[in-house]
Amino acid sequence: MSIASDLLRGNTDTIILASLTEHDSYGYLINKEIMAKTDSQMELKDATLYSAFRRLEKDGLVNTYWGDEEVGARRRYYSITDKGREVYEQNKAEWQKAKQMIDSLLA
Amino acid sequence: MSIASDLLRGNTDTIILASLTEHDSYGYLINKEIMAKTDSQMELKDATLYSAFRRLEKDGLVNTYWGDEEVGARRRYYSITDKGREVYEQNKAEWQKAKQMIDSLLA
DNA sequence: TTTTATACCTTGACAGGCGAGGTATATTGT
DNA sequence: ACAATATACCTCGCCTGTCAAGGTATAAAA
Repeated sequence: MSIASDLLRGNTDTIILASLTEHDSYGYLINKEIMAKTDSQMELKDATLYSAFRRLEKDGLVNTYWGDEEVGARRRYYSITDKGREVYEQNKAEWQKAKQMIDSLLA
Repeated sequence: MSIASDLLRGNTDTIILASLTEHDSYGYLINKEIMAKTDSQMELKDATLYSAFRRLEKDGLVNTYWGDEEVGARRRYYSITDKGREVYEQNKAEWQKAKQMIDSLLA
């Protein structure tokens, strides 16, 4: 990917949560949407994505269920929980703050 | 510190380089200046700072020399190299791009 | 004389990203 | 008919950056 992953780190969970506030989704789609929105300049690697899901699930920020596709590969869907929405808002706020501070330091 | 370190990650080297574009400096002072500029909301831990210095030195982005203090604790000064300035500018540009993309994903 | 501030340093644990590998189904190309 | 590509999931183990915890040494302040 063209953007250093260390610049993304700390935002991956938030980005996934952001996607889930729009609609329930599944790994493959979330990644496609991110690539579409960023002109393929940003991408979450499989392994990164799935380890994030484990984390989010463990922390109770998302729920998961299997889709009922009758054709094609099965999909594991995720939905955001109330706690997930809360954390999402907090993370966004923190990002705004961090962004400002970094900007002021790089000025 | 109040800002999650994962949000800082990927910017620490750039922040240090930014500091060094203003004037030669040393670890303790760089940290103090960062805290002053961010109202103590951001801080680089010793160990983080010094491991960053090692990295920057290894990559030829900074040079180092001992200060000639005759009183008080000795200081190891760092100065930014031409390559360091180059990388600094690149990093800043990358940060601008990453920032925009993350913002667009969290919108 | 003890604490605080200045100033440096190392070690080892930990967490997140991700390369490399794997499984399975459906479609498209030749 | 067969191969390749796209969809869709998963695990293991390495790598890197952060940082808690520990250490050294000097000077000023309480």
